[in-house]
Amino acid sequence: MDKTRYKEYKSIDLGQVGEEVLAFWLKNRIFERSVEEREGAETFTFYEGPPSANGTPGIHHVMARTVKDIFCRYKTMKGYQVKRKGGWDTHGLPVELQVEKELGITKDDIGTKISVADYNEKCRNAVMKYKDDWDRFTQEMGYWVDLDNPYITFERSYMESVWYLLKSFYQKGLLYKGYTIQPYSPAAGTGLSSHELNQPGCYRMVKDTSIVAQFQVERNERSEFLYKFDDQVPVYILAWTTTPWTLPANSALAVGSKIQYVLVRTFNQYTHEPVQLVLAKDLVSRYFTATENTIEDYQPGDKDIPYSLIQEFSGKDLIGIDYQQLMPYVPLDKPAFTVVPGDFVTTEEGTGIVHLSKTFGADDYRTCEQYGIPGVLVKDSEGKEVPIVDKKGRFVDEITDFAGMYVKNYQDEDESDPNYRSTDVLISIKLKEENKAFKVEKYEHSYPHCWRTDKPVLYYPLDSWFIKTTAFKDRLVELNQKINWKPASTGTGRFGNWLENLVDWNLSRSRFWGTPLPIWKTEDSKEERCIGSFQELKEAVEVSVAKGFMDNPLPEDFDLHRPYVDEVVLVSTNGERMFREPDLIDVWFDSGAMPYAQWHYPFQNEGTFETAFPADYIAEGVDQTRGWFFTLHAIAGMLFDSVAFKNVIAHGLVLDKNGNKMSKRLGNAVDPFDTMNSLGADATRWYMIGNANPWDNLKFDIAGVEEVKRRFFGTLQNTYAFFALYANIDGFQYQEDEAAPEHLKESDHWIISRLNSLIKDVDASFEEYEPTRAVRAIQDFVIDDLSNWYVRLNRKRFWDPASLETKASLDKVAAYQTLYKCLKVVAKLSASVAPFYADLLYRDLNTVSGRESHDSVHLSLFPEVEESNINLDLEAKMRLAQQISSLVHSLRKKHRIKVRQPLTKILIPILRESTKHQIQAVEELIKWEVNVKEIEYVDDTSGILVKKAKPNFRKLGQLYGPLMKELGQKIRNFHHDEIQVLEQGSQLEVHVGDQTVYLTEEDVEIVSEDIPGWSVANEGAITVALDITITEDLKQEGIARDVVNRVQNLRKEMGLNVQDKINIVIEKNNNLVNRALESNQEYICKETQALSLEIAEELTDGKLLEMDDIKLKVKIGV
RNA sequence: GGGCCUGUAGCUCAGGUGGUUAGAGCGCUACACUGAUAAUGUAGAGGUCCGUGGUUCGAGUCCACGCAGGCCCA
Repeated sequence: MDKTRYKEYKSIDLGQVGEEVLAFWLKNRIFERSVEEREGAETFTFYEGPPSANGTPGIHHVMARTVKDIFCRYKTMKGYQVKRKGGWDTHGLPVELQVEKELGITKDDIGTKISVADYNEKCRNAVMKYKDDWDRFTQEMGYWVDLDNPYITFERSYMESVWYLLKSFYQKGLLYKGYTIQPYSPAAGTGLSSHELNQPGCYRMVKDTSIVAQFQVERNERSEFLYKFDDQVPVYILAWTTTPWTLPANSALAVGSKIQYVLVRTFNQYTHEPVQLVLAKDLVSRYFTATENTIEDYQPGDKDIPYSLIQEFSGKDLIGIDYQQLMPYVPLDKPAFTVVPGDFVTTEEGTGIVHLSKTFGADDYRTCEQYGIPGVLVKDSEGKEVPIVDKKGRFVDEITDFAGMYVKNYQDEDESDPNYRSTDVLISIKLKEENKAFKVEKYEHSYPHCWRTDKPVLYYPLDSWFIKTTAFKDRLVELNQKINWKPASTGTGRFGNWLENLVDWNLSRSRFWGTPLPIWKTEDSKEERCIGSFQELKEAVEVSVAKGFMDNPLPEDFDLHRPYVDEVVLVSTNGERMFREPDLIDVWFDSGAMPYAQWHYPFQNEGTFETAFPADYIAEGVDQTRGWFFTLHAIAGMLFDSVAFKNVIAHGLVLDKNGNKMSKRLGNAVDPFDTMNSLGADATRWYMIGNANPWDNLKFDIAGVEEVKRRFFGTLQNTYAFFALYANIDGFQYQEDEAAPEHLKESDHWIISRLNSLIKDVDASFEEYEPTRAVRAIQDFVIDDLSNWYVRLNRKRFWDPASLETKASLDKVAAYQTLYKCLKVVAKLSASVAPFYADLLYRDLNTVSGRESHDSVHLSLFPEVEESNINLDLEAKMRLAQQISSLVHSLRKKHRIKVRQPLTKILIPILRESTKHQIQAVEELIKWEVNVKEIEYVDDTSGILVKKAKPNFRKLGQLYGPLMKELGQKIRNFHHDEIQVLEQGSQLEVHVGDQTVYLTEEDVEIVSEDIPGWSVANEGAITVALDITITEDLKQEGIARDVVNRVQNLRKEMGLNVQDKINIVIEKNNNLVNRALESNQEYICKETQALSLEIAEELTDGKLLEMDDIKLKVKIGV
């Protein structure tokens, strides 16, 4: 490789660049070195949220991992040591279902058709099925993470740490056995998963007895308002249910806080007693019909029952009201029998008030838990608390009137028998008699049935282990406030609200492939033991072996999974057998345990763990809010009283270009490998970050990636190619001294200033976890400032024939150095987002100059801002130059005068001397850019300036609010004299309405938008006029420029080199053209590298060139 | 049903603290430029700033209620 020449490319294929740079990284261990070389530096800790390798990577993973990668790379360049351990999430239901599908079995077959051991072995293999794809994906997309030493959640060391954590919870009394409400089939005696419940045919239309029950309100301060109009008639709250058998288990009523309710005075249709009833306003018409009959006239037995609305109130007013227990078989402590809010309450059905039985409904349970309301439970023969319906579906003895009766027809009784009475009906009859039923009727609805027995399913409390997160709710909320969430709303809203409404974490899963719950119990449940390490288990087993409960001690390679762990029987303190609780734990506990378990803490690497906790940064999809984000937070907060992460980006989804969810089934999923191969990982990454903020959903459009590739990478590469072409010709290697500031042109100072502003901006954006802002800033700089302005304006300096050794070349050196610096800095700033191309660019530059000793941009340091180089005044000047040029271009356009045609002058009205100085500083640039010979400044003394005043709304509005409309109009109408008063610094008195207002110069903006008789254009405060007269001389010059242009084209056609010399012969033409050629001979020769320009009488073998209406015969000799 | 996010040009997106001509890129149309050339520039057309109310002298921006889409939870 030639280290003295900048590498030149014919064209650049970003996909190929990726491959080559990746090979370079691997060969030179760049990733490893980027960590090793920072040994001893301050650490920046990143936690990898483990993916599951049982599916192939999708394009959304590019998004997720780019967001992670950017900040790790950025922090490395800022000098931190950033270790990042990879990881794999391996346990859980998706793997199990996948295996079951592959084997064509169901959960019931496990343990019969296939042994648990074999089944788990299948899962272990299935979960790493696509590991190779993932590893390849990780490399190709340029995601740097340690793939050689990943943590794997099914490994024993990992599981051992998980057990340690579980035991810590247990010891603090935070791990307890309770119950959750799950679908349960009494006929089959087993719980059903939601998966099983979704089998076709499970939900079936059935006719059940439904009842609207009357719950009598306790009269007290809270409920007094209900008795305001009639304190003689008792008030009842109406609640509807399709499962009357749950009424003895009622412990609360739920209302919608925002729903409107009414109090109705009427009579009970069964007992004819006067009642006052509470129900949702919208549902009154469902239960009452208008009648002639009045409350006063009503006689018991009347068919038409009168009613009248007494008052209206919102659900909020009902909250906290107490009522009498409807069926008082089992007494309960307060706050039972209270009205609570429920977000599931609607006015679609029933009464707008929902009866809650904590033991027989999931919503019910959740809501009661939230408000600390107990469930209706009784003690069984062993003193254990059980619900009032046993596992066979029968009422327990405590429900005296119905003891032993099945709540549903589980005995195949003949329902068509006229004497058949279901339990629901019997309950209804009893309530009618007691004036507790407002309405009883048959109701047809869809109800789930057991797919094995065809019998109705009950929602029933089943044993479950919980972590008592509610005990730490306040602390978790508090800790959350220390976390920097991007976007903030996810932290305060989605996550914060969820913490506020926290319920205990249900840990139990009744599956096979997962971390087993390390709790052993005696058969009578009197004693239990939680195991926290392999060693502890091993020692316990030794006792067991001694006792004769087990045959052999545990082998050193003992697998903690089922079924092996289930075979372990321990010994209780009084010598009884202890068996493991059969549950597995929630896989989310696995992943939430990764800060500790990835290091096998506390059994190993204690020091490593301590320096790497908590994480400085994590990033995952917003769908992880209640998943990983929560489990990390809960474990860290409850066991370590710390946050688990300090900064977090919760990014959005990647949708297809039409905003639909991508799915392999619908065929709109984008293959990440295809995209990266054809357009490059860099362009893909850049597009994903630049197009929208990561936390907004991304509508992925491949056309967008193409645009990024062409516009950003194409432009950047072009700029480099331009640099390399001329630097090689001149032998520029950046070995000479730094050009002295006085040898830098204004535009050099400008681009260096812009460059430093950019560094500052990009650094701050990354620091604040705003990658999109950083990417857009870099992009704008490269395209607008560097390529379209700096390079375009300075091209001439690079092809100046002066050689670098001469004194005349100082300007050229300045230009090369400036452009080099810009490219190098851009490479560094872009490196975290476009790691491949940026590294190539950096090395292409640095290999020749050798100015930095790093082998890769990723080993180098982030550029430092040099504040002294930022010259905001200069940046403002250049903006003026750009603005003025753009205005002149548009004027030329309007008059159809092309830029090649020189013009005499432009006029710029000047209201302030300072503006004039600013423009003068960039005058040369403007003249060059728009091809005019002179800029004339027009000020007051010229007498042709027309000034206008515009109100400064921001300032005046605050002072004269209501007068603004009129005042604004007056200011706009100011004449020259009035403006002059202001300009001289005097106050101007203005009468608005009946008020007098005193204005000063600062209250208005004075502009000049017009010069009478000239063609003008304006933008903001800048106005430009163009002199469009084309003199004979100008015309000739224009022709000369045209000729140069055509000759250059010919040179190119002939394949001549930039330095090749030529001789030009042109056939005699009309007088104008001849004179143009004669008087501009020198200019034409210089521009075209011509040694001579001859005008011949006749040219037989020349080429015919057309320039507008001129036809020219030209011959070029070499 | 609840929480959160999003809604600005045909498309993708910018638009601190309210301030009077609402911007960029792509696409489209036209023109120009052409030792960076499979590049580039300029101009033009294109807007009910999702809707309705409100606050205000003034609302894309603030408030309320809706509508549509998305995510999570029920």
